[in-house]
Amino acid sequence: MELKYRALEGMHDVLPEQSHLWQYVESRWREHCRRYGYREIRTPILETAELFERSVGETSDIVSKEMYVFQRGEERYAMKPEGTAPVVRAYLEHGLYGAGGVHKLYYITPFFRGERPQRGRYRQAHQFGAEIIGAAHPLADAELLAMVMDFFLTLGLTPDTLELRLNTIGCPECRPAYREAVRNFGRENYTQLCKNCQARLERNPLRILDCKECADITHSAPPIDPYLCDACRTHFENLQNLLKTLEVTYVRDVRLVRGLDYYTRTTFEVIAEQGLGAQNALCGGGRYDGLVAELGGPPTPALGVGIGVERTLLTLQAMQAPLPEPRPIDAYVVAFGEAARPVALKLAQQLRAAQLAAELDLEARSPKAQMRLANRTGARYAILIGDAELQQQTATIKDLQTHEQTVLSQAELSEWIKNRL
RNA sequence: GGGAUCGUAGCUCAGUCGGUCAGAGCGCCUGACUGUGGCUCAGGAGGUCGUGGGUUCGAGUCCCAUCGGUCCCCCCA
Repeated sequence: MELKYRALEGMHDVLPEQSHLWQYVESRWREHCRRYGYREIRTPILETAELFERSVGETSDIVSKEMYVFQRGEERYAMKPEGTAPVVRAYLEHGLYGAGGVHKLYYITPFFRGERPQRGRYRQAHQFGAEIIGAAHPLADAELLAMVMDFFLTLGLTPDTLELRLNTIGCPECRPAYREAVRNFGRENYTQLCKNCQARLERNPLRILDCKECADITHSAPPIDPYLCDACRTHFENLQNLLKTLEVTYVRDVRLVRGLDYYTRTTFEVIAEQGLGAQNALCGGGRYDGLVAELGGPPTPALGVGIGVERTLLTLQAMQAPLPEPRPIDAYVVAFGEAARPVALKLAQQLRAAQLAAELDLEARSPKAQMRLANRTGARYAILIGDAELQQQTATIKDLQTHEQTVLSQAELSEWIKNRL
């Protein structure tokens, strides 16, 4: 069959055979966030393009070449390419800062980036996000990191298959000096850098640190540590001590710079050892102490994380982590003969009203075909309605595992089944 | 943006040097069992071999183009 329409490149349907797994990880994420004191926030898919240009950064790959932007009238819109900026926008728009204190917000959202798709990377992907707004202390960083690792472990991933990579990239006070140092380093080795990095040197020199192509050269680039201001150094040391206390293991990755401009101080990623192919970052995040002010709010420290839903699922499957089976229905109502069909439908409704999952044939098929369907749905019981049952207002219940049959009145059907499930 | 690779029934695939090559398994439908599933057996439906050109007496098989999938670089979730 020739397909006239198909899903766009990099966009995928989630079919029933997979959707129960999505529901599973989503519900685990919600429960996990609840335990850590987060509340859900939902923001629109579309925002003004400027929001992301201001926050993620004009020179970032995301904004400069991956964002879906379109114009309608005077306004330029963007489909959200990440989750943090909209949350901060909403935080400001609704004056949440006025309520004081720390706001912990979580979300589940699609996001859009016009990249060439590959394993674990799609044009529409989904993200579990968590943001802590209003907390400057490294306690917040430590809790966030512990929460993220805790999430992966409770899903059944093991510590030896995950790697938490941690870095600090300083703040507006100390980073400029470091940026200059990296830029100078780049200039000294200019001819050995790839074209991309030669261009980055002027716009965003830190990005040369996470270029794989230039890894051999940038390996000997100056580390940030001597450049950190006292506050940043203390913050980072404090965080590392807290992680030790919590027994959260991590590796320092001095090259972890990240591609979004709003990050300050703490940056991190969690890498999966297997299952993802080349795109092996399960999640990424960090602190963005300047973002709230950048978007027009009061100076407010904040931090957050984005976890790739597709990547999480791919990893769980690759690692053979325990995953739930789809829930079968409880009963399949089978009608023998035309006269029984309306009664079968009515009985199915009766079962559903009793919170049971019931199905019946909607094509008026033969008894044999109905039994086949009953078997295929995985129903525990088949409810058989024929002439005899019609006469006596009864139903024959067949246990499809044991083949046992029981006859009882239609009125007590639901109770009987509920008592046995 | 650059590159690799693949494209035969709903699904997974076989098709050897171009000449019954339009196939298998699974799935689906029907029947054996006219009020009873899973197992077995017997039938059946379903494909212009991604599309368009070309070479040839003849192409799923060779060549070119094109469209689509997957994966990789880049970058990121």
